[in-house]
Amino acid sequence: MRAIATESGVSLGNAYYYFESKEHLIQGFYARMHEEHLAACEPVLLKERDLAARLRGVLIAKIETAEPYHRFSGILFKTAADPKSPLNPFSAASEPVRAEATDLMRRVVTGSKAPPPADLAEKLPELLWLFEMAVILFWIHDESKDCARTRKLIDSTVDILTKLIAVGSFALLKPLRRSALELMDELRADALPASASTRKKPAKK
Amino acid sequence: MRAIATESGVSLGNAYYYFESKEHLIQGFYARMHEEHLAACEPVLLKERDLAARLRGVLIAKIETAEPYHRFSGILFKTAADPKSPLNPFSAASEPVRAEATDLMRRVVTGSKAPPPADLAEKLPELLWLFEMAVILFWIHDESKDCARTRKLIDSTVDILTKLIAVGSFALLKPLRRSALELMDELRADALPASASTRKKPAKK
DNA sequence: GTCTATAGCAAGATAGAC
DNA sequence: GTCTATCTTGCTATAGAC
Repeated sequence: MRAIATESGVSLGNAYYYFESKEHLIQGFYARMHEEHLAACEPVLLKERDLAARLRGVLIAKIETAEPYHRFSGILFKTAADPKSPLNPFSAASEPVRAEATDLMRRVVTGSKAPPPADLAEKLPELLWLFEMAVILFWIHDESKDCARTRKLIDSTVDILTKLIAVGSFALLKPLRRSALELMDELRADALPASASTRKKPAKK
Repeated sequence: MRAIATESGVSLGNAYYYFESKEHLIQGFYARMHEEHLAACEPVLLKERDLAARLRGVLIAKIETAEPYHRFSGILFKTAADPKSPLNPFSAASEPVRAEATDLMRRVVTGSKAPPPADLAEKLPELLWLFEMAVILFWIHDESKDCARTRKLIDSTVDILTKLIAVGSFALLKPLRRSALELMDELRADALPASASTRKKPAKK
């Protein structure tokens, strides 16, 4: 909070005038980041029709809009990684942000020419969101100049991933594809079982 | 430290008699966990010759030996997730543990009947270690009874993974396989560039 | 070797003046 | 609305008695 307040040019006390708690502030940060990301994606999504190009554009836009907060993200990650924290991207409290980010990936898929078979297309947005999380995890650890390593990662994995999707769409591999998609359903079914992450704070004392 | 000391039945002060710092204690914890894991894997590695069975056995052994520390792992994760922490599994300080865990995966691969093509077999241990990290990440968040969800995840993903390896070994897919393997080399080449993680502690003040 | 007590610090949050 | 000063808590680490 101290760091954020200073960076914003206000005092610590003042930050608490605008935000009820650290968690509220950071959820606000997530929301704003997503808005900026959306705006940055718009041109790409309107122009590109190729799945790989769309996905690559969205991911590059992500790390570029997040760039000013790169160092901050490292610090934030310490608390967001805590399974019990509502700031955890998998938590119930983060559901709205997660849903919006998944929707963006849905646009990536549905707007592409030659979309994959229906069963895959339906689950793909969630998988791509997961992929996005992995890229961000890598990015957080990336100290290379201009995040060259993350860019390399995005370039290559998008390439591999879209080829995999193409191969996976092949009828011959339907059993393999189906077991992967079924797994997703089963794991999601009983996900977030009475997690503490809905509460804002633990009851004191 | 308080939690660990209490759990071990010693006082906080006494814990510092045996361990120089929190980091030292936890690296010791890692080492001991790995030893226990190795011991638990031995029967499986001696008995099974099928890659899927070997991998599954090793992963199940992992979560079973780690089970007593499940809750503790959630707390530990908060500091281990910090990119700057030497406790981070990707840090330079964790290199020895990482190397040993990768060696175990190498045994999983080389001891299996019908091992994959050489180029893939060489990189596979590292990939499987990464996979193990992902499973542990999932396990940390898993609150289901007897970690049923993690067991389900292991069962299904091992199945999918070995099928993917089989498919990927197919000559037709060599270009795809090669771009994936090359990516690993490129990203590893300039990994850990002058990271702060070699230092035990940040210089105070 | 083991303990209790406490120093030292960082961070979330609040009080109250202006 | 904005500030400074402070409270409270949690945690790493040390001091010093026994």
